[in-house]
Amino acid sequence: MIETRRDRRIAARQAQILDAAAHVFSQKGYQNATTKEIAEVADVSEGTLYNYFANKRDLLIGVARAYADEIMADMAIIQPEGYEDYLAQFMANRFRRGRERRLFMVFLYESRWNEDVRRYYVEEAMHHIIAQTEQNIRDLIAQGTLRDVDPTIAARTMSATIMGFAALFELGITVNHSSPELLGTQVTDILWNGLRNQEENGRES
Amino acid sequence: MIETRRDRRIAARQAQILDAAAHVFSQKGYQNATTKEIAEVADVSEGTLYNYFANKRDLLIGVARAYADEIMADMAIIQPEGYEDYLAQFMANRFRRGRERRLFMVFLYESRWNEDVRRYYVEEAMHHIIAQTEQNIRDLIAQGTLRDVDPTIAARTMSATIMGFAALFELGITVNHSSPELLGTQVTDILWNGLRNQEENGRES
Amino acid sequence: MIETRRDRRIAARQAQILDAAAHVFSQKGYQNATTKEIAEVADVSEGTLYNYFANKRDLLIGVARAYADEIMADMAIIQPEGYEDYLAQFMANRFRRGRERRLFMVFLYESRWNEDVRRYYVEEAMHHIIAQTEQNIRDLIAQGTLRDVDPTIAARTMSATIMGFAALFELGITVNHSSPELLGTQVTDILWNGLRNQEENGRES
Amino acid sequence: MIETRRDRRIAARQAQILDAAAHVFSQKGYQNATTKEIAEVADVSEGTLYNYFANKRDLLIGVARAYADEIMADMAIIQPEGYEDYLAQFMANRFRRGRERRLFMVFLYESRWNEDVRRYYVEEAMHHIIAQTEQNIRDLIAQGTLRDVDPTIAARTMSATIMGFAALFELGITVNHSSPELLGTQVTDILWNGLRNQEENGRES
DNA sequence: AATGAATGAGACTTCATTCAT
DNA sequence: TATGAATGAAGTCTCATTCAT
Repeated sequence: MIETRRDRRIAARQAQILDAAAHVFSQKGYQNATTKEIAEVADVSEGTLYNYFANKRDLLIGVARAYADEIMADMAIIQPEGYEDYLAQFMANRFRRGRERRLFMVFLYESRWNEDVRRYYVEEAMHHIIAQTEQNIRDLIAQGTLRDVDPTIAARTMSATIMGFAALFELGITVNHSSPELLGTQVTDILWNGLRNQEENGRES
Repeated sequence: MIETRRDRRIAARQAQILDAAAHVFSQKGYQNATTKEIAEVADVSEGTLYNYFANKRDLLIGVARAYADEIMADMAIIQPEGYEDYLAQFMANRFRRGRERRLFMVFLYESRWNEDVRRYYVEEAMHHIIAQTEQNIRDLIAQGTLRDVDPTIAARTMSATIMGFAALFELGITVNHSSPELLGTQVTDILWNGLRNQEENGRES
Repeated sequence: MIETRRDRRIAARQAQILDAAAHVFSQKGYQNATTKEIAEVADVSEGTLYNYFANKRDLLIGVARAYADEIMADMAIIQPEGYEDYLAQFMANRFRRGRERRLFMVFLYESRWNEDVRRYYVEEAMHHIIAQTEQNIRDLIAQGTLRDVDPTIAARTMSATIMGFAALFELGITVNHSSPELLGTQVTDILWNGLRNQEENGRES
Repeated sequence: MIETRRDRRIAARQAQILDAAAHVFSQKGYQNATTKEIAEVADVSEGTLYNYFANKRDLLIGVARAYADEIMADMAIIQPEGYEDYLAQFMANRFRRGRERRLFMVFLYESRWNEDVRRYYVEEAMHHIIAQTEQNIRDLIAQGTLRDVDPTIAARTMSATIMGFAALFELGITVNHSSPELLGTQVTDILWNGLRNQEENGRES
């Protein structure tokens, strides 16, 4: 309690550096980003960077962690009307974030060479989401909402589609007229339609 | 014509270097790959590299070009029974290649910072495929096979799904029991089912 | 006089810092020691270090000075029975201190690059001891106890032997079964025997 | 055989760099020496240094190795008349080298923090010499030439004396009028006299 | 008087590219 | 044409020292 003000200053400085790092990484990627540039964007000296993070890699991990937390937080807020709506909103979130930050592919790529990014981003966030999706699909199949597909493959197909769109966005391959929300709805429509049980219920999602 | 033999030798040497580069890039990524290692794998000196390619970036472009050609060639060979089968075979191809070479994400990533990779890989190969897919979907909608979805979005959804699976594979998130062929069939089943006109034809895919 | 208490506090703080510095220097050497670590061991902030010492070099000088004083104080306390015993006790002191602190070589080494260490440690302490030794030898030769060797060389030989043992100790080359006292006696035996006048007196040490 | 000329060039370049490193280390010590300065003295670029040595530490090891080899080579050449003469010549060698190169204390000191220097310099060279000296002393005691002292301590005393003189020289504490040869003879005289069996043989050494 | 975050100079090291052989 | 040693720019990181609080 006594240290609150200083604690706040430290936290603020950390955030300021992480923001700068996220910005530079999203523009240049990890390898092309220089600590010099990150320091400049954060408006601190290069030395200060190393008072808050052990090394450049740690900066990437910090950004990845924040990014993963953001995904989780986004998911927690969703208040869906049924699972189809949940999917649409989740996609809309991802598409919106992708447009804002363009960091997805940096993590995806670096996680191949960087074990910590892999741990914090891929394993914690992605595995978690895929596993959850798979369980949801199992449940929906059991209750007859979805048809009898392989839940493992279905869950991965959904994740793959979302990841693929993120990649397309970062490549500048956008769907010009579509808002994240509309796109989320339309992509969900295709996937959901591909999965739901047609025999039992007319189209109602 | 007089130079045919010499040309062949040059082409062979180029291919030998490109193979080495593809190998090293797929293992290490572009930035972590060194010209030294590429030269060693190609069994030539570093100097020789620069007799055949202007610089390291040119090596990447060369590999990207070859990779894009490979995709096109794979596509040309497919002899499908209907479009759904075409899709399944195309996916199986991509999945199989992804397992073999793990170069997909290197191009995807580097194309964000490297304009030439972007041109040769993203624009030439991917745009071409997406445009073709979009046209096919338009046709299939017109003839009543597919329901009335937005062809732009449908085409991007398909591409996104395939790219997403490629990314998942490179991350080591695999579907253990599935061969590329089986996986292609199952993913196609979901997407095709999501797109086809349900009113006209009973479930048959 | 009015400031006595304050002076004492300052002196105590100085001593506390010097102790920490001596400890860290003896573990890491001068260059590898960081002001950060010294401050931590002294349980003060880095800033405080600089309120008591102008810079890192000054810390080393302070430690060297204290070390030189320690040698002098050790010498003053000795109550020998004859010069041979004086030698044995002096050696025992040096050997014991060497085991305790392992600072000898740090000063010896740094004095080559650091003029102040040189002045306080080498010139003040070592020159003084060598000069005194030389004078003692002259006297002992004059009175017939020692044979007619070159006093300059004899004095340097003694000093060299003691320094050499200090170095051996810091390298971990020890004489396992020997206490400092026993070792002092035995080494003195060799040197004294090498110097004393054999003709005049039978072996009596 | 075919590569002889190139091999020679490489060896020459290595020697040139090692010479430069030895020079700078002897002037500045290891830590204060910069790769920049070594490169300048060697008249190559800093990058070239790293074509021949993995890192700065490797340069030190290289120099230490060469230095240890030099000691051994010096020893092998000696053609003594009796062990006392051997000692005198060995000392003269060490004293002469010390004056030339002033590297002794650099190795001695760095070996405390650098395991490889320790291995190549201290363990290989010094342990070897001490062990050999100890054995010689045992033999000389057995044959009655030396009196019945502890061979372990006697051997260490000799080594310590030589090391101590090396240190004194590097500190600038010299015996002005003495050549290495004369000094070797005189120091040997003291030590030998301190060790030899007085009863059996009159003073003759 | 004490603190410790900020600084920035400068160290070591890597590696794409060149060029004499 | 092939070689690979040499280059040097540029990057990451350390740490003694300062100074606002």
